[in-house]
Amino acid sequence: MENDLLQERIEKLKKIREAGINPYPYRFEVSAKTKILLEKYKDIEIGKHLEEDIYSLAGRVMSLREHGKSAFAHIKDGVGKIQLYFKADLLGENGWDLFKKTDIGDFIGVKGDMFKTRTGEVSIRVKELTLLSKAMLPLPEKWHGLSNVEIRYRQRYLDLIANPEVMDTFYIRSRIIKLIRKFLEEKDFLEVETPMMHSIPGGAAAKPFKTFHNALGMELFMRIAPELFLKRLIVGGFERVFEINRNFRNEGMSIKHNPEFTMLELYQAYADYNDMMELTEELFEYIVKTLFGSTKVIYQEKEIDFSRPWKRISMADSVKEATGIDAAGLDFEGLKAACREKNIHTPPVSSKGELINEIFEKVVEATLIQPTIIKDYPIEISPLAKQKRDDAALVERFEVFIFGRETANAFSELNDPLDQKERFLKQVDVEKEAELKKVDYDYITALEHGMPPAGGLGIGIDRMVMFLTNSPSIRDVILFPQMRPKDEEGI
RNA sequence: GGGCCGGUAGCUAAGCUGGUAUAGCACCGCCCUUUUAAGGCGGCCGCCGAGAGUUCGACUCUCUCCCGGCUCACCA
Repeated sequence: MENDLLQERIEKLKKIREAGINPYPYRFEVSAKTKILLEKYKDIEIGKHLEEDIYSLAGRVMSLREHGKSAFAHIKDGVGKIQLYFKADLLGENGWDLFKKTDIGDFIGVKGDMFKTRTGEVSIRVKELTLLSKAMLPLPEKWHGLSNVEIRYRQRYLDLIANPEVMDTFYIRSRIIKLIRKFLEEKDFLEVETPMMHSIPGGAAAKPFKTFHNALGMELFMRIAPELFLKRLIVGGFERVFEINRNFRNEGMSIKHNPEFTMLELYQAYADYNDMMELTEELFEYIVKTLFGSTKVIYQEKEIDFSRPWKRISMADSVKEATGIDAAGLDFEGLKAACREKNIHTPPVSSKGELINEIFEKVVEATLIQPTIIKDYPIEISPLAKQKRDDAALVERFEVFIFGRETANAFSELNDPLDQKERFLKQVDVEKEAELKKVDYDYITALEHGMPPAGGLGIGIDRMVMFLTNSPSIRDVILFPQMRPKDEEGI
């Protein structure tokens, strides 16, 4: 079947070449875009031809309606679609012959004037037709589009051709990232790039991907976070740095997890986590307002309001609010007993801090629909954050939850080298996979040279884009999400 | 990794309580100089995800496997 279609197209190509036409020429001078012409001529009179208003434009043929010696077609360019009108006597014999060999899916260039059809559609009356690229395979069906999710992700180009809203999502993604850069640059943050391949994977609790450097004869890890390198830059004297780049985590995939995902991390000298709260709220509000002119968006049928200030509550208080358990007055055993009493089942953990976190994740997290700052995390689960100034069991850390999902993570950065070393060693003890949890002594050495107090913040860009494009799955905001190869051809 | 659902023509789908399959779009031929899901007439296209089993006979029933979606677990 596919071969028959291909065979037909190969024949057609041959005929086109025999007529002296190159089906794959080199360039075409474009003088206008579809969407702009539609807007400009939306008020012209029906039936009137503006013979002076001649444009050249190019795009992919999306539909064809032939009428003997005339025809209508739509072409799609990077911004939209416009209707073309072809007439045998206007195109001349050669032009008409070429038109007859045109298929849906081909790229063509046209030159013609503007008019409005009887039914009121702004169209171009084509006087010159140029074939720009012959398609050998058919496009997905024209009014149901492409709905097979597997093909949509594997052959994203077909998804982009058939489903216009997909392109919109990625336009918005690009604008969001541009706005983040603009916002941070206006605040004197410097954009930097740090290594993607680490000899010791650090900066987060996650399993890394392994790779191997032949010349150095050593194992390397794809980074799980840029954190430790960015803080080395703060040691080096940069006062405000950020990086927007990929992290890689060798863990399960889901509607909100892709093995490679995009993170914003930033560090600001002389600031603490309270400053990071302000900055986070300001950043989100700025982006949402700039994009939509309002602080509210609809995500999966729920209205989410990003206007400042957001609710801020400590993890312990949020647990108390939800369960009535006041962890502050209890020791580990007491907290365990309270859980039993309230029928809250958590996986076994080895400290009170971890247990509070488990309760939080189990009971509170899913209820945090509106942007909420959960602050003051247990020290046991936060090895890179500074102790809370008035409570040694806690650290100055917060996470932002939106629609029940962790969307940002920030702390007053730990800059005491001795404390940091101890926490790393404790971490290595706790984690069984010692070979993956090597202590980054080079980072300790950096801290020993002195790092100013600093606030740090990380925001998951993919999740942010999901909220702002109403995308239910992370795969909808990543152009080429990770997939198992389908067959030997690896499509 | 567990559970649920799915994979039929290039695309979108129908069929199956067992008798090798149906439609629309696309594609090919013909008619048609303002159509837009254009229309009319005729035609082409399927290892029914892969393999094994049951059966006279399997797209349909059973098992195994592959790929995907959702979900749970791990995580961001």
